[in-house]
Amino acid sequence: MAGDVRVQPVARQACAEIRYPAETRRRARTVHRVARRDGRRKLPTIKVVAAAAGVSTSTVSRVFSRPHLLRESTVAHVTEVATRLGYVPHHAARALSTGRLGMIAVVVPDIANPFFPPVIRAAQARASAGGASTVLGDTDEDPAKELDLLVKLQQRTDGVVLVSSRLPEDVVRERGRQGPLVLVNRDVADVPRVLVDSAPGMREAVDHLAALGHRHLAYVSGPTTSWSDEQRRRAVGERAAALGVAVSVLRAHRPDHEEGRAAAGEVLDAGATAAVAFDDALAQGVLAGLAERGVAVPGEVSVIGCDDILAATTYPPLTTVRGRGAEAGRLAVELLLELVDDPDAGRDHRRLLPSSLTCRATTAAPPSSGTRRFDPRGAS
Amino acid sequence: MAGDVRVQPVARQACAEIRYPAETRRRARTVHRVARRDGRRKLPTIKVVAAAAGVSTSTVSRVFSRPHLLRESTVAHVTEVATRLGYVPHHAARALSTGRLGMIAVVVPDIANPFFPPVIRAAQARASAGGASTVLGDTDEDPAKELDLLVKLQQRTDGVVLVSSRLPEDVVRERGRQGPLVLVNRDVADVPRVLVDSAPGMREAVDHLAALGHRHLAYVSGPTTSWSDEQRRRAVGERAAALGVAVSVLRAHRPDHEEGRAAAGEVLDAGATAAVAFDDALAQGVLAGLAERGVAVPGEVSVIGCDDILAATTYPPLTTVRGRGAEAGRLAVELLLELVDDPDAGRDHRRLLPSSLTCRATTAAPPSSGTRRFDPRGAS
DNA sequence: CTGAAAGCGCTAACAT
DNA sequence: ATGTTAGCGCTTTCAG
Repeated sequence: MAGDVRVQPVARQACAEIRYPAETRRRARTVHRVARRDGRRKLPTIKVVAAAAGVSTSTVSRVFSRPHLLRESTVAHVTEVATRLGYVPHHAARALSTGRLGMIAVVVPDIANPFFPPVIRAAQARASAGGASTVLGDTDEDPAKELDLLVKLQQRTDGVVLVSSRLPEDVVRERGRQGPLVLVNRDVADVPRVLVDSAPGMREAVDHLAALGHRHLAYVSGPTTSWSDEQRRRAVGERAAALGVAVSVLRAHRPDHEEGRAAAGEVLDAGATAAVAFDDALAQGVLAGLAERGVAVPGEVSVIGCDDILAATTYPPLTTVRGRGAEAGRLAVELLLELVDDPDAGRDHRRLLPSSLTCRATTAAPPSSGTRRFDPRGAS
Repeated sequence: MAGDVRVQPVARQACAEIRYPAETRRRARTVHRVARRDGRRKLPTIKVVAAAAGVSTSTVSRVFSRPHLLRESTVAHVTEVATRLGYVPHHAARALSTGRLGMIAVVVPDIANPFFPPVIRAAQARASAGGASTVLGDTDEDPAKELDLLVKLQQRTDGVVLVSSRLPEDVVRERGRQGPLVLVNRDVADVPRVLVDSAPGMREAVDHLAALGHRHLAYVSGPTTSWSDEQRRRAVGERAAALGVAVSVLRAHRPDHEEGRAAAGEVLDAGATAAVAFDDALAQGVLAGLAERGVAVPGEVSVIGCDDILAATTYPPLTTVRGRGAEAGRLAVELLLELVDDPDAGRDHRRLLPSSLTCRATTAAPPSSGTRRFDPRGAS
């Protein structure tokens, strides 16, 4: 099986110590190293609460973890005392005895990409409702960094939600075996995943364009390693073929404004009257590139984005495929929490969230042929 | 059992327990509660490494925390054995004995606001270099949520970086007393802080506009509770006054596209020939609002943003004040790490990062007076 | 330079 | 329903 991919550069990474700056200097002044621990205001422990409340430590413990096992009056009393003393459970201690860290991780390729904040936020909210906190990892679109981070986070958290992974399939699967892992927008068998299914929306987009009268459109691609890109490209291609509409597929690397801007020229060169972009950032770039060249949108060329992430912030407002990223984030965490609780559950869970087209102002009928495109230089 | 989405609304957030979904059900099937702990592949502990290497546990411990106290050969040997066994230090255990969690928090008002991702990312990178991981908090621009989060995170981490806090000054100060806290873009005495100083850039902006011939400009404000807004507004006001240029201050609440769009009309109504916005999102909104009204930028009205966060993604490319958010994030974490190590250090550290103007394509001389502006209503 | 042993604060059997 | 008692895995005096 692909199983033995065994990514083992974990070695030195393993001892990423808690080495704060001054700690190094400290080696010099050897003597009197009073435990720095007292620097922090010492919080009361379960023990002092127990004493103050006249009960045993286990009772206090139960008050905070399984109150339903106790008489109501006891709970009330202990809670009161605890509050008065300012007691708060110590997480590390709890983690050590339960084996549960109370923390999950969410890993994304690029936090600055506006598709991710909503999923992160929703994930966070759901995790917090489940009593877990969330650490965020940013891989900077770099697979090597992604793997490092993933390995590290799998050790330090109860589980991770991996969004839009750029890692090879077998590596992802292997990670899934190492600990609770839920994928978002990546479809790998045997790893639970939630996918925003852009295909329906993309098909609607093509239908919409065809209905408007477009006969030739361009698809502006995203990262090759992206599952979403493949899915979207295929949906556009298939539907267009079925409708007898021509498609030029344009390459683009990072899904950002810059690349989209560059792609605008190619859209024009290809002779397309409409562009469907992998995502909104790219679409926005295309819009800008078109504007630069004096091409009117949607008068001369129509543009459609995907994810509905900044649709309302372009001019004209972008027609786009709505992505439901937040929902995906929430669902992923929900699934992960179940998985943490029971590692054998949902191994092959696969949840699809269908998308749909949202029409705004960047699509219209193509210009009647002959005068179909404005040439900035011939304009005198 | 795959499909069904069961949202378990976790009643009282009161004692934020690690209560994962299934845990509640478990109460039913009382018997055979094998410790779920074995669900996770059990990692080797310091003890087994010690045994395998023929040394004591303390030696292994030292190898991973203060190798300089050991003979090199010992270190090498133990490291080798540890690696072979796949040993990784258990963080919770370490935290419990050292009192150090190895984790800091970064709290921002809105992760979807493009100003923050760079600061978060930089903070994360710096923290990770210092051996700490980072949890991210999003307050959703809500002071109450902010305080909750802050309190909670101060308990669970070694310290927090609080970015663009919307909390009252005394509350912030009090939090600063409760534990290591570093502010970004908020100036509260007695709490260490790093501020991106937008004043220089704002002054340059006014100079630039005045030099171009503008005599009346509008300042589109951000959140009232924002230190940055106050600072920017004042800088614009003072410089303009000194130059004899009129300023209309426009209110805006959330610094987002929508509000900016709405503000465009006000800019026009005020009779200004240039708008300086609190931030780029707002400026971009103004751009869109102007475009909607058929007003040419920069031909009829000039626009300047702040933070340089999406400057390259507008059309025309936005002239803006460069913010240095990433640097601020990095510095803040650096400071925090020092603070964690020595709580008495830098109590009143205050670091200013001067900004500067970046000219792009949204500024130009105002139209010659008389025909200076298009009036949407008077146009018939 | 290395080892032995005493916890860090909390939970979880097992007894009541 | 509550108390007792061992640890969870690691760090850290204190002795050699």
